[in-house]
Amino acid sequence: MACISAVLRFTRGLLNQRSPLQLAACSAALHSSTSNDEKLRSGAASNDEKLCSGTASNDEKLHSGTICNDEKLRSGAENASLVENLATMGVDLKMVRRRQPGVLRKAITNERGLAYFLLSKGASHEAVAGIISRYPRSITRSGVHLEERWELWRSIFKSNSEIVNILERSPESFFRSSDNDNLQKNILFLGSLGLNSKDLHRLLTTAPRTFSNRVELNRQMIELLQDVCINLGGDQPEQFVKAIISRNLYILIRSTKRIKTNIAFLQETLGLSNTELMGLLQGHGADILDLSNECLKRNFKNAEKKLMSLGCSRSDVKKMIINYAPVLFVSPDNLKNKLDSLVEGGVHIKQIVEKPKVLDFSVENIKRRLAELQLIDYDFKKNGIGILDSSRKRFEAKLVRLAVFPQE
DNA sequence: GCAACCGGGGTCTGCCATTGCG
DNA sequence: CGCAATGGCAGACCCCGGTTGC
Repeated sequence: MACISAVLRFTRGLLNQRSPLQLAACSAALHSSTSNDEKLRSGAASNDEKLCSGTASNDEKLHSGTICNDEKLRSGAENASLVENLATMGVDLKMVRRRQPGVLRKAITNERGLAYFLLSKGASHEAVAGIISRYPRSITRSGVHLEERWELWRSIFKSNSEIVNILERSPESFFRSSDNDNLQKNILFLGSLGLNSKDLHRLLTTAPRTFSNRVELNRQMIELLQDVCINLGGDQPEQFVKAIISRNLYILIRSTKRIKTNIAFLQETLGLSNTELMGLLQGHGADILDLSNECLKRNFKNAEKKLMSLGCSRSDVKKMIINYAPVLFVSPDNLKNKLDSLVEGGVHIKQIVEKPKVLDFSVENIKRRLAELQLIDYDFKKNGIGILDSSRKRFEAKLVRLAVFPQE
């Protein structure tokens, strides 16, 4: 318990955004804690009242009258009153049966408490039904557990609605683990890496699963990255790790195997020096570590083949990837479309190698721009292709100027 | 005033497999 | 055995604008 308070003190220090009321609710929740979870799981009917002490008035609705038919439950039948409850709430039972059928056989669940809890945080009835449909096990979490977990998330988020949004997006991220202790450890651990409150906020918003990982798993990834840095002759592993995480917020939900293999692949295939690889990883290269090993390989082979068929040398390929690693993100079809459109539109392949950022734009956008420029006989040879990778606003402004003052 | 350079922002779950527990 | 917890996987960009330098 001391540990939870420590986390809250720590993160609150970063945010200082808590009302006295919420603090009271929090500490109330924190002081009862996990012992009730045990009781919830052990199925002791007499403990129902303690199930959601956070929302006491609702406790009676917690499924009274369903615990009697133990016989049926043991034989693998669904809990009829639970099913009825869920149906009333608009939960998609078909989905529940497909995803976590075991939940429907449980004698004691907390669907009413969960619904009440989420509604009180600003979720709609539809959202609640959606959340339960997509992650049925959520109804096995006790009120105390929910309060505690919410409070931990609130130590990073400024408002309930931010959390509700994420739950609607990804119920699993919030509910998959019942280990609040591990969640606190993660918050402390990630904070100890020198990530500030803004970084943590971005991380939990973007890749909430990170916080459901066992803290040991996160630690492994951090250690892997630090090792990579040191092996490449870097002397600031902490900086390196922060740079990569801030570049790629998904890194901690990847497997170390994937990251390790991809880094090795890049180094071997491109023949990069240590310095080059360090630069790549801390820059745009951080993102491409996300790709599955096979996908990275396939995209690389494809890009290499395609570029060489257009007259590029191997060193052109390397140069392009160092300058703009996300080219490896582009699927074979998409890359072919983009390159062909550009070349057919009058752009020389060498110009693309020099300014690969044009590949950043969608095929549609590229085609549209090429067509518009063709109308005014824009000469890429003379003027370069910078115009293609400007923002929409700038592009349009430039077009207007060209219409008024056509090139000689 | 213009464009090149450069970095940043948004976005990413839902499913399956494995493990270990009761 | 059944279930909870948790690891891991597939899928594969687009756009904007501040700063800098001329």
